[in-house]
Amino acid sequence: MTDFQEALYTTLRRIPPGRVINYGRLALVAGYPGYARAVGSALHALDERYPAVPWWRVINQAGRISTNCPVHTALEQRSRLEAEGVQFNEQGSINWQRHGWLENEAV
DNA sequence: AGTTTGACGCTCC
DNA sequence: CGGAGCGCCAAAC
Repeated sequence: MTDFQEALYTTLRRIPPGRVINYGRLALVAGYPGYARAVGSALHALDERYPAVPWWRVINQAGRISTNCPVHTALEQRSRLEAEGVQFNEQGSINWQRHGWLENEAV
Protein backbone atom coordinates (compact mmCIF):
# COMPACT_ATOMS: atom_id res chain seq x y z
CA MET A 1 0.00 0.00 0.00
CA THR A 2 1.63 3.22 -1.18
CA ASP A 3 1.24 6.58 0.54
CA PHE A 4 -0.70 7.73 -2.45
CA GLN A 5 -3.18 4.88 -2.22
CA GLU A 6 -3.56 5.32 1.51
CA ALA A 7 -4.23 9.06 1.19
CA LEU A 8 -6.64 8.33 -1.60
CA TYR A 9 -8.61 5.68 0.22
CA THR A 10 -8.69 7.74 3.40
CA THR A 11 -10.14 10.70 1.54
CA LEU A 12 -12.58 8.49 -0.31
CA ARG A 13 -13.90 7.03 2.93
CA ARG A 14 -14.86 10.55 4.03
CA ILE A 15 -17.38 10.86 1.22
CA PRO A 16 -20.91 10.19 2.50
CA PRO A 17 -23.53 8.15 0.62
CA GLY A 18 -25.30 9.99 -2.17
CA ARG A 19 -22.24 12.13 -2.88
CA VAL A 20 -19.77 11.72 -5.72
CA ILE A 21 -16.36 13.13 -6.69
CA ASN A 22 -14.29 13.06 -9.84
CA TYR A 23 -10.85 11.50 -10.21
CA GLY A 24 -8.91 14.73 -10.46
CA ARG A 25 -10.58 16.33 -7.47
CA LEU A 26 -10.14 13.23 -5.34
CA ALA A 27 -6.43 13.30 -6.09
CA LEU A 28 -6.31 17.01 -5.31
CA VAL A 29 -8.13 16.72 -1.99
CA ALA A 30 -5.96 13.73 -1.07
CA GLY A 31 -2.90 15.91 -1.52
CA TYR A 32 -1.78 14.70 -4.94
CA PRO A 33 -2.78 17.33 -7.50
CA GLY A 34 -2.44 16.18 -11.08
CA TYR A 35 -2.72 12.51 -10.20
CA ALA A 36 -6.15 12.14 -11.76
CA ARG A 37 -5.08 9.38 -14.07
CA ALA A 38 -3.21 7.55 -11.36
CA VAL A 39 -6.41 7.46 -9.33
CA GLY A 40 -7.78 5.05 -11.90
CA SER A 41 -4.87 2.70 -11.31
CA ALA A 42 -5.23 2.98 -7.55
CA LEU A 43 -8.93 2.20 -7.64
CA HIS A 44 -8.33 -0.65 -10.03
CA ALA A 45 -6.12 -2.17 -7.36
CA LEU A 46 -9.14 -2.26 -5.07
CA ASP A 47 -10.85 -5.59 -4.69
CA GLU A 48 -12.43 -7.69 -1.97
CA ARG A 49 -9.55 -6.81 0.33
CA TYR A 50 -10.78 -3.25 0.85
CA PRO A 51 -14.58 -3.43 1.17
CA ALA A 52 -14.67 -0.21 3.21
CA VAL A 53 -13.58 1.95 0.28
CA PRO A 54 -16.58 3.38 -1.62
CA TRP A 55 -14.97 3.21 -5.08
CA TRP A 56 -18.34 3.68 -6.77
CA ARG A 57 -18.50 7.33 -5.65
CA VAL A 58 -15.76 8.23 -8.10
CA ILE A 59 -16.79 9.24 -11.62
CA ASN A 60 -15.16 11.39 -14.28
CA GLN A 61 -15.33 15.16 -14.72
CA ALA A 62 -18.06 14.82 -17.33
CA GLY A 63 -20.24 13.31 -14.63
CA ARG A 64 -20.27 9.91 -16.27
CA ILE A 65 -19.10 6.48 -15.15
CA SER A 66 -15.70 5.49 -16.49
CA THR A 67 -14.97 2.03 -15.22
CA ASN A 68 -14.31 -0.83 -17.55
CA CYS A 69 -13.24 -3.10 -14.74
CA PRO A 70 -14.79 -6.60 -15.00
CA VAL A 71 -14.96 -6.86 -11.21
CA HIS A 72 -16.46 -3.43 -10.58
CA THR A 73 -18.66 -2.94 -13.61
CA ALA A 74 -20.26 0.29 -14.74
CA LEU A 75 -23.65 -1.32 -14.24
CA GLU A 76 -22.84 -2.16 -10.64
CA GLN A 77 -21.48 1.31 -10.02
CA ARG A 78 -24.59 2.95 -11.38
CA SER A 79 -26.80 0.66 -9.31
CA ARG A 80 -24.89 1.45 -6.15
CA LEU A 81 -25.10 5.18 -6.81
CA GLU A 82 -28.78 5.12 -7.67
CA ALA A 83 -29.40 3.15 -4.48
CA GLU A 84 -27.87 6.11 -2.63
CA GLY A 85 -30.11 8.58 -4.40
CA VAL A 86 -27.81 9.73 -7.18
CA GLN A 87 -29.79 10.44 -10.33
CA PHE A 88 -28.55 10.06 -13.89
CA ASN A 89 -30.01 12.02 -16.78
CA GLU A 90 -30.82 10.81 -20.28
CA GLN A 91 -27.19 11.16 -21.25
CA GLY A 92 -26.09 8.96 -18.38
CA SER A 93 -24.47 11.77 -16.44
CA ILE A 94 -25.05 13.23 -12.98
CA ASN A 95 -25.49 16.83 -11.86
CA TRP A 96 -22.48 18.02 -9.88
CA GLN A 97 -24.44 20.73 -8.17
CA ARG A 98 -26.84 18.13 -6.81
CA HIS A 99 -24.54 15.22 -6.04
CA GLY A 100 -21.03 16.63 -5.95
CA TRP A 101 -19.19 16.22 -2.65
CA LEU A 102 -18.02 19.34 -0.85
CA GLU A 103 -14.98 18.70 1.35
CA ASN A 104 -16.17 21.08 4.05
CA GLU A 105 -19.47 19.24 4.20
CA ALA A 106 -20.17 17.64 7.56
CA VAL A 107 -19.92 13.88 7.62
C1' DA B 1 15.18 0.34 -18.03
C1' DG B 2 12.40 1.98 -22.13
C1' DT B 3 7.53 1.59 -23.84
C1' DT B 4 2.80 1.14 -23.85
C1' DT B 5 -1.60 1.34 -21.53
C1' DG B 6 -5.37 3.09 -19.00
C1' DA B 7 -11.62 3.56 -13.97
C1' DC B 8 -8.38 11.08 -16.25
C1' DG B 9 -8.82 16.13 -17.42
C1' DC B 10 -8.26 20.41 -19.94
C1' DT B 11 -8.27 22.90 -24.24
C1' DC B 12 -9.60 23.41 -28.92
C1' DC B 13 -12.46 22.58 -32.77
C1' DC C 1 -22.55 18.11 -27.39
C1' DG C 2 -19.00 15.03 -29.42
C1' DG C 3 -14.30 14.13 -30.75
C1' DA C 4 -9.18 14.89 -31.19
C1' DG C 5 -4.75 16.23 -29.08
C1' DC C 6 -1.73 16.53 -25.36
C1' DG C 7 -0.03 16.37 -20.55
C1' DC C 8 -0.43 13.81 -16.50
C1' DC C 9 1.22 9.49 -13.30
C1' DA C 10 1.32 4.63 -11.98
C1' DA C 11 1.25 -0.15 -13.60
C1' DA C 12 1.90 -3.48 -16.70
C1' DC C 13 4.78 -5.21 -20.39
